[in-house]
Amino acid sequence: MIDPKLLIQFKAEILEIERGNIIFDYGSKAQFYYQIKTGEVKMNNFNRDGKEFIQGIFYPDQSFGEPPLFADVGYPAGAETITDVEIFRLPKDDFFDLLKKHPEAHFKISEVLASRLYYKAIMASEISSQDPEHRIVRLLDYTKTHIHKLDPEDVLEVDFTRQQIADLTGLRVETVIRACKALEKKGEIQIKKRKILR
Amino acid sequence: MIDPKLLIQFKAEILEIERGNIIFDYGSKAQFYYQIKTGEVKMNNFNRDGKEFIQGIFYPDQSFGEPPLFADVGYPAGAETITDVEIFRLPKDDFFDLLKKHPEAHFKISEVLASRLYYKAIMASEISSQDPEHRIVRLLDYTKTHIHKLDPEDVLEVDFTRQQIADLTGLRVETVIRACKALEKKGEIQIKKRKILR
DNA sequence: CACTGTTTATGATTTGAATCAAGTCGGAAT
DNA sequence: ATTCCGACTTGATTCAAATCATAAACAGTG
Repeated sequence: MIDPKLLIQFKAEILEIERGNIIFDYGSKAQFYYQIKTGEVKMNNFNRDGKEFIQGIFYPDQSFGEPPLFADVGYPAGAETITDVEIFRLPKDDFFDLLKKHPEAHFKISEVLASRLYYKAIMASEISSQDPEHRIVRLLDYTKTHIHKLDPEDVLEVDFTRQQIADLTGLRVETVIRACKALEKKGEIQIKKRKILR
Repeated sequence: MIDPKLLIQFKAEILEIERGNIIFDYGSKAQFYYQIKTGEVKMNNFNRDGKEFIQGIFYPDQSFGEPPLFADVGYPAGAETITDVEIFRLPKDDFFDLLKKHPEAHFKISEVLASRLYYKAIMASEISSQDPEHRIVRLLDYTKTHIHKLDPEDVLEVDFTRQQIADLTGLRVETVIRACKALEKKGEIQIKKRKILR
């Protein structure tokens, strides 16, 4: 997260986009740095038979879609708003200008990339080789500690739908539902009024 | 990749390690920046029943295990040498010192993190939702263009074993072997003397 | 060359998540 | 209150990859 004042100082504009719109497409070239002011955004892929895979869900103050600004590649996934949003958008050149003049912002960005990589590494290993229940628990635990910054003794009220959990873990809704039931029985999670608590 | 001269100037030492040794363990705290001089290193996880998942294989001039230096997390995977290696090792503080005094090196590191994230994003989406053949092709194509920097018309001689392909894609050896046979039949790859060409 | 260990190969069987089909539930809108 | 729609649920069935078992091909070594 880069200080909004700094963003504005470097000529960032604020976009207002309604729920369900595309911000950029899979494969396209990165031209802007994006940071969320309000609302939520997801980055996703669709495979040939239309199944969605969610790379990540992003919340206020988080940036997204930075990697292709640094590496010479197209976006590995598209970005779509999941609520109405306000987003800071800073052209690539101005962004690099900012990083050069404010090294501490660059270190902050490195931290963001690093922790994203950490999440991806965990999920890759889980998705590839663990059973559904374990995948889900890992996703929830990651969300709890790294997104919501809660302590282990706190209780997280998961705000993902079953479908989103499925798309984040590469499972199917029915499997997620059945796995969650099993996890509840084992006492790993609680389900109150269909809401998952962990 | 950071210029070795610069590394040495900032007091990096060179480690010589034999094949099959551990460089750091899963979950441990990052204290050094590592960059390969000669040899190969892999980062991997093991799940409860001993199945290995390879997060990545790293070659000369590549660095590895940087994310936990930036984000406050333990290593998401362990690192192990797969050949005899010589490795530059720079203490964390000196590494940050270097980045501060040489912003261009910092941009280079950002590029590395970014392209690694790109690879992870691709593989995550593949692993979660595509068939074995597709996963393998994607892995080979990524390796071809991004690791070996070959053009599409060039032919890559894959130097992974079937087992390594399995561990990188989250499949099992037998499945990889059968999928490769099928891919050969379809003309997607060639197999000459058990070596895969793509 | 014979011996050893690793990698590749192939067939038979099992298994668990995906798929298919048909619901229910709950909240928002009319 | 009734309709409507998205989210959640449950059971039966299928199917592809994992598993198990076994062996051939090859690379390296004394």
